[in-house]
Amino acid sequence: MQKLTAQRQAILDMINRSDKHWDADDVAYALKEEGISIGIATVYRGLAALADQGLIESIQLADKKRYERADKAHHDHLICTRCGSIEEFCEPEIESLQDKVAAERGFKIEGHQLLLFGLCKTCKAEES
Amino acid sequence: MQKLTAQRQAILDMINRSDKHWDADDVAYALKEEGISIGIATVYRGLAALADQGLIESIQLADKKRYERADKAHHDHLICTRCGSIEEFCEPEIESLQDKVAAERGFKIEGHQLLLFGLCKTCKAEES
DNA sequence: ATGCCGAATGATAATCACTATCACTATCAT
DNA sequence: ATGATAGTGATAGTGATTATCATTCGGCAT
Ligand SMILES: [Mn+2]
Ligand SMILES: [Mn+2]
Ligand SMILES: [Zn+2]
Ligand SMILES: [Zn+2]
Repeated sequence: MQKLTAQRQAILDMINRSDKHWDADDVAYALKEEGISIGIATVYRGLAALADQGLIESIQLADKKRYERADKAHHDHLICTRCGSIEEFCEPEIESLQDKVAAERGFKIEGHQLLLFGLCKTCKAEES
Repeated sequence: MQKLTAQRQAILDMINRSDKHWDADDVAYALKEEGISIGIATVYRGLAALADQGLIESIQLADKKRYERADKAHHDHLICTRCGSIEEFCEPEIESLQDKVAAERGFKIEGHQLLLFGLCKTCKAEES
């Protein structure tokens, strides 16, 4: 049903080429830089389709969605509220506690999102 | 600086009267039902001001912000992707693991958000 | 090769939650 | 009373995302 078209392949390649957390505009702009100009609506649809197929991962921030490579182990994110940088972490104990909590109330987990907001190491040091 | 005006008091009372997780429209509509008509922009500003002062709590869902009473202990949320219901849970071990993760990388936590998505007990039972 | 059909594309309009603007008003301190 | 400060509400604007729609593409059966 969902096709991996030339445009979607270009989007996928771009995302797989780095560790960034991309929003739709990031992707459209980066592609244009390479001479591949894809309509912004197609970028949105492509990102959704690729995430749907599990070829990329998505995280929902307050304002916008961001996408990243799917070939990394599951992880959650630390987000600096000052510079916007995104760090990753993996804490299996937290994951299993989530499962425990869900199991206790008969809730079937399909996904989760853990975001830690605050100041990254650099920004903390620059605080007055 | 921030005043607790009649409008904001009405919003606060409304929220404190139940365990719901309200969005701006919910609040505006419920107030209108009681004959208290407050401009939607004022509702948005009032909710932001009340959350700012710690008089109510806010959670950021994918699409919109929701607000709830602040007189409950800190908790996170289980969100049913089928019926939209929101359950609450408190897991101190997760909280301290978050602190540990942040401390390990010199990150200063200002806040966090943990959302577990899936099927609530009821919706799980109704699955085919 | 030709024609068909479902899906994709891209320009653009629409949506939706939220914020900014602005003229006016309420509140408070002197 | 006077002025400073903040709030109100109607409405316009913003920004991310989605819907619309005419056109095009990519197989696949003939
Ligand atoms: Mn990541
Ligand atoms: Mn809650
Ligand atoms: Zn930072
Ligand atoms: Zn449910």
